[in-house]
Amino acid sequence: MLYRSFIHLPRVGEARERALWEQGVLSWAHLLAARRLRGFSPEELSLFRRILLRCLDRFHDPHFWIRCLPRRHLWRLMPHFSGTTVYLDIETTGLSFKESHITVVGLYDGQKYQAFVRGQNLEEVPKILPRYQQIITFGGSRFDLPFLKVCFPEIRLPPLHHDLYYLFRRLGLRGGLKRIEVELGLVRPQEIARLDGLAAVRLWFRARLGDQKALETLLAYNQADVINLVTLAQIAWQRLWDQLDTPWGQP
DNA sequence: CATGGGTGAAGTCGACGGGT
DNA sequence: ACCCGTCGACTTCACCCATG
Repeated sequence: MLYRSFIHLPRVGEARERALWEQGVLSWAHLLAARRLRGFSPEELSLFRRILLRCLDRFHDPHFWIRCLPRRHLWRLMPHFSGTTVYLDIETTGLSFKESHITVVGLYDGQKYQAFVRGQNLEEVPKILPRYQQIITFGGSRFDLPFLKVCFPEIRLPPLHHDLYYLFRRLGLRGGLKRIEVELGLVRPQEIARLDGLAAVRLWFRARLGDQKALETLLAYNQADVINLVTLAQIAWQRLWDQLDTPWGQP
């Protein structure tokens, strides 16, 4: 996908990127080889070539792409950094950054789910997160990530963040995580299907009183939230891709 | 319940390609 | 060498709403 993108070139937006695609320039290689193109002066093309060579140099540098790509198109990077992605969802004792605190941080790297629990291993989170280049959340830009920064002021987060909440909103799917899951036909294990965030708060307090089963349920709930993010991210990416309506169809 | 980032529309500006 | 139209970038602003 990335090597088919031209939106990061200067004075190229959606319209001119499409103009390139429509005259058969479907990848950087095509552009690098092109002599003349309608709507682009030779001077502009040679500028583009210089930039694309630099893009090849920095191909795996997320900071570079975050600077180059317009915010609105950062989603294109998702599969590009899939090998170094972490999915994240937290549980807290409430909504207020001041009054509440984190109880569980759930991470999934595509292979393994890990829970970090307050009073056990929560302080490991700042050591783990910087290992990844890309982080995917649902509503994380307003909730999970600010909360983490309050809890761990020094924390270094992965440079690239995709908030599925906003991506789905753009796709016309409004509503919370659970609602969107239902809409897309994703299922949860029976025993946690009816839980929500408030239930998670109650489970935490029961766990603190020594109810071991409550902690297990809380972690199962968090795990379902986190792992569903993988499917949701794939769907969001696919739909955003479809929306581009490229001349050649599938990625 | 507290919280605050993202969206999208509208408007403006200015760069640039291309036709004359 | 010039002008025009197109298009991208940027700013402003009201509005929205899911998170535990």
